Amino acid sequence: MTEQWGIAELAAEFGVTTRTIRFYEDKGLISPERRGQRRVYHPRDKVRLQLIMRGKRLGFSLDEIQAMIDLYDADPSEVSQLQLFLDKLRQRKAQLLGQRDDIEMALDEIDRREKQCENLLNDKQSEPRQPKAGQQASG
DNA sequence: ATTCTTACA
DNA sequence: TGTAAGCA
Repeated sequence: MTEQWGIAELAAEFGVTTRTIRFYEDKGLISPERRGQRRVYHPRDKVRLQLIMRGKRLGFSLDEIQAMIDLYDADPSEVSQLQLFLDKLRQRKAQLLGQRDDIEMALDEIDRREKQCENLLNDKQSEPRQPKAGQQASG
């Protein structure tokens, strides 16, 4: 059958371990068929895995991904699904933009401190024994 | 050989 | 998520 697979096949296809797939199931993101103890995955499970991987790439939490998947599963029109996704995308974008600003500010300050340290070091190397006036008696 | 559950890192 | 134990 080309419409149902074992956990090993699915793991290989998505480039994850079987542990990861079971982990997502534990979190409620997927619910494969059960034949006795064995898990049997269908096309809809692949779709979910695809959604999970995409969400992970974009930096969404498993909880957020689950929320989106639940809608994908519930609303056939896919409207609410797209609406939530769009909302999440905007939130994520804003978050990333904010982080980028923080990183740029940190890098700018690092540049300033770096130069400051270099100058201080050069000064100390130029005039070895003349730090401050009032304590150069030790000699 | 593989998968499954459970538990710990 | 990785790793490992003990089953089926």
